[in-house]
Amino acid sequence: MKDKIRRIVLSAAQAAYDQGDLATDQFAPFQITEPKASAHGDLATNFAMVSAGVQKMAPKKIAEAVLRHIQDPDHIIARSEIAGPGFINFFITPAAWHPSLAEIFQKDHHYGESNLGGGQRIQVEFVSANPTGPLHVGHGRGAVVGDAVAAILSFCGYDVHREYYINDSGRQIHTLGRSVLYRCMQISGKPVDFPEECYQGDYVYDLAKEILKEKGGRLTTVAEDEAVAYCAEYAAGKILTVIRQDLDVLGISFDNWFSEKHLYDSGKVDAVIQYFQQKNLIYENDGALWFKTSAFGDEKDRVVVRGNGQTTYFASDIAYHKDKLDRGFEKIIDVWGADHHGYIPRIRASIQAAGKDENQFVVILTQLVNLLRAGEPVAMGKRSGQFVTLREVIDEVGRDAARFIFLTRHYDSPLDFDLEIAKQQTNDNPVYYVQYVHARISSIIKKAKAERAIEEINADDKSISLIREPEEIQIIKHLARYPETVIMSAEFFEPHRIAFYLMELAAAFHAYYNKHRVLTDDPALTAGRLYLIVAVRKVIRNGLALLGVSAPESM
RNA sequence: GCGCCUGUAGCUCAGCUGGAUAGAGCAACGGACUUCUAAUCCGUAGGCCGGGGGUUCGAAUCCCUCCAGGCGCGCCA
Repeated sequence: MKDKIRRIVLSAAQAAYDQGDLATDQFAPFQITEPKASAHGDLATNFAMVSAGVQKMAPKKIAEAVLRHIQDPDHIIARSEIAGPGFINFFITPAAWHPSLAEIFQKDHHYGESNLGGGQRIQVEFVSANPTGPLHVGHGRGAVVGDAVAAILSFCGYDVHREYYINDSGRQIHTLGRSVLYRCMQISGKPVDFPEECYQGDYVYDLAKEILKEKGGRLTTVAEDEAVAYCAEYAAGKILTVIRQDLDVLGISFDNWFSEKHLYDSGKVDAVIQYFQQKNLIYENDGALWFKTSAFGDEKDRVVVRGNGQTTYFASDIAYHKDKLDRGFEKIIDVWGADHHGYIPRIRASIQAAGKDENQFVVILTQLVNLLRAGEPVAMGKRSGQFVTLREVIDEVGRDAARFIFLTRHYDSPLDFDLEIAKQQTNDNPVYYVQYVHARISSIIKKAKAERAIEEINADDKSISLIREPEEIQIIKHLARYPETVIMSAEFFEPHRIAFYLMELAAAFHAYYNKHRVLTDDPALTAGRLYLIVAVRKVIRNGLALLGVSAPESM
């Protein structure tokens, strides 16, 4: 509808120019918007105001000139007016909205799809938690946001790949190995101090017990280095399995699990260091190798190989991101926790240093999650022994509620996740509010089938013409807005737009439901209304699918 | 000290990338179930959009500057 109005305005402006009512046909970019107040019409344009400069005319004069030349052969405009500082307001005839319903039926699961991406290959890397402990709610937010962004981009015509980067190399894994080994020793009755930097969580005990059971005492007879390495590999493997299970419970799967260790084993890290040494972007100082990230906007240079010969995490990350781009992705998106923000400039620098376009690299920073129970903070943090894992949260509140809560906030704002609220089945917890629409409509359909033998939901022109209550038109207007909502959501990587869209659509439906009956004594009217609510159900289902939330038939 | 993010109703959050009288939900108060699911709806009340400057026809939105909170500033990851 916005497009139709835009075309009408443009051709009116052109006609106005052709007949000398406007000074130029170089029209400034203008918007078609939905006024907040219904008194201002269904759609409005700021054309006259933004054109004041180029036309060198008063906005109201421009608006008058445009309105004089409006051509509306399909009679979609009931009336138009000039208002405020120069808005042109359009009041759309109710019948003009009806074709949107047919479009929803025709496109069905594909309603809202677009070719925004044009098949562009895009990679979304998310979660990527180190396999040194269970996932916590913070990871959950990144997981759900990344998954939803991937789904939305895919729906918008991108060729999307989901990837998890496994940090299965380096010091943290070594620390994990030590943690498990020391616990093994303690369980076997050997008095050892448990270092502070080791992982304190109970899961380390469990892993130690498992290892002892499988390997018996042999572990303590070999050299410590060997034992640590064994424990590290064993524990990381087990933890990764649990992480996969947790993500599976959330409904998340990846196209690829990329191993950091593999990056080293295949020589890619060394190769990248050599590559940048040849380009004079890596130099030696104080026995360490430094990358000239400061030449690309970072505040200082960064170490890639330490004085003791060990590579840093940054070294493998340079290799990893270069590898991603070398694999042919036109855009790579990293979903990180906000505590990693300081890391962005150096990765971006490495990408520019490799001669790539920095705009190919996008970071979505999800802000922190505060876990609460009835308003009281719940302890989190891997190193403190006690913490609530993501799995525990999902088991307690359910996958749908968990996902929806993560997605009803802009990723840029901190999130209070209250376990008690997440469990409530009230409007405080809107996932049920949205799902309830789907269940209610499903229920009406069932009843229509059972009591009226209505097998197929369809409507002829007469039935559709009976859809004209203000609440009904309101709903169709909202349905018509779905495709642009999805596109905006994709362009800005903002899944929350869809969540809020669905809540608004749900509100419009619930209000309608309470005011009007769908199953009436008039068969034609009933057919029209069934047609309308089935369209609502399709859009609710499509939207929830993008968010990874189920659409129940009954509740 | 420097950098990133945030500051909107008592609480949790939106605000269509600069538009008209700033919106939802919860909490409060008053109503609506003999009818398609009350996990719902209708109404009332609630605001210096953190403060102050600027940019222009027009600012919650853009710029500057303070204030407050969160998170970062290692040859850690």
